[in-house]
Amino acid sequence: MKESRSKSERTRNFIIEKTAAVFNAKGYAGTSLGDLTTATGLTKGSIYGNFANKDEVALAAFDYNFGRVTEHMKRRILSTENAIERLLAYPLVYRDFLKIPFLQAGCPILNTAAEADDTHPQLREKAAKALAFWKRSVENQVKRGIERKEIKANVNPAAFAVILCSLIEGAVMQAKVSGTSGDLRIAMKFLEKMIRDIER
Amino acid sequence: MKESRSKSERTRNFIIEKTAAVFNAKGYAGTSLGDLTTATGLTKGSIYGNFANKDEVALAAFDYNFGRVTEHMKRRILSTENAIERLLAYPLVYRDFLKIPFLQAGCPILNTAAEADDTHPQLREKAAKALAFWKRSVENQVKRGIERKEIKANVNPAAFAVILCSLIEGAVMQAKVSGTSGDLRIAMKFLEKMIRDIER
DNA sequence: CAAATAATATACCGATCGGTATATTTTATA
DNA sequence: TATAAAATATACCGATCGGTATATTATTTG
Repeated sequence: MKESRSKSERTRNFIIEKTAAVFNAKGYAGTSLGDLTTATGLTKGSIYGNFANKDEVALAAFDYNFGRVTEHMKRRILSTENAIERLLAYPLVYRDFLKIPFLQAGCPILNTAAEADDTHPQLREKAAKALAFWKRSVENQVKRGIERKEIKANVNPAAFAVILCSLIEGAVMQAKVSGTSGDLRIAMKFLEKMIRDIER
Repeated sequence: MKESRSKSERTRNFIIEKTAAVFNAKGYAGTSLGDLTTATGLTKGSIYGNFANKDEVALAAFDYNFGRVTEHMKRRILSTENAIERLLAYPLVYRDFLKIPFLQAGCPILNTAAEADDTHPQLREKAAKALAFWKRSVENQVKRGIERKEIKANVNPAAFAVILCSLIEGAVMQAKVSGTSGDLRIAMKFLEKMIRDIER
């Protein structure tokens, strides 16, 4: 019986899984190869047998981190029934952001964007695309809500998505830097009200 | 006639002024002593004659960067006549954020918070205090507006400050990572409307 | 202007950086 | 199970890291 995947593919994933949290917490420049070996228990040789360089690990780690957030949101969204409830999943999830274990170091988009925008074009690009994907996703949810007559027709889907993302990212940053979630709750409560206000 | 200040004090300020932008762009971990010597044209010996270590330069650079933003905002705010106009200064300033030369690398609070929250307690603390100062300042402006009957009495000043800061920081991040200011404009237009809506 | 002092530059430190060539071990295959 | 191949570990590379002792230069002061 064939192994689920090749050995190298398994260790490759193992490395990504073990180092993704480190990159999210310490950033690209702040994460050394030593951090990667201690996080994985592997040696440099092993890591460089599966990745060309540190960049490649960091890029894969970002995809992994963003994938986990996306997956988490998708699961929450799919268990809803209409557009309003679907949008409400965002404030509900991010209200308890600091409690979600794999995201205690903060939103990977925010962290990566803040570090890489002036220093690392490839990472910046990945963060930008992730953000664009997220916004488009929200935008589409609003559009469908309008089509299904669940959301007021005069709502601007793209603008609404920008506001939603701005509020969340800005509030998450504040929660992370202060170490408290009081203000995050306030911002998410406001977002919740904003969403309920566009219900038709 | 006495010199405006001692030589060392002048070079100290010179170093801060020249390196502040580098720290804001590259972050603490991403900025090396080599970056500091090239930015100033001085040598390590000169820098370490005025600062104990890299941390001390970084902390001073943050204060400098935050001071410049604060000063810039204060000037804009003082030229206004009432609470609403005063609050409107925020979206008006941040709408053109990317064009303000000393802030092209982004908001120092955001950049520092995102990097330092899990890595550098001293910098994290500075970013947290700066953010708290900003929020309190907005909160007080709302309070005074209510007292002067310029703002509706049912507005929650603290909550309003949190929303305003979240929107700005989140939108600035998006502008930085995308390299465009379209979405920043959208968010600031929304904030502008929010402010006008609390006028009494 | 000379001497004392303060400020800056030079030259160097050990440690760690990212990365690699090669030896060793593990895995897959015949 | 023996052997080929793949994956991992070891040992090392030059460069750069943050930092410092000391020499040199510039500034202040008597």
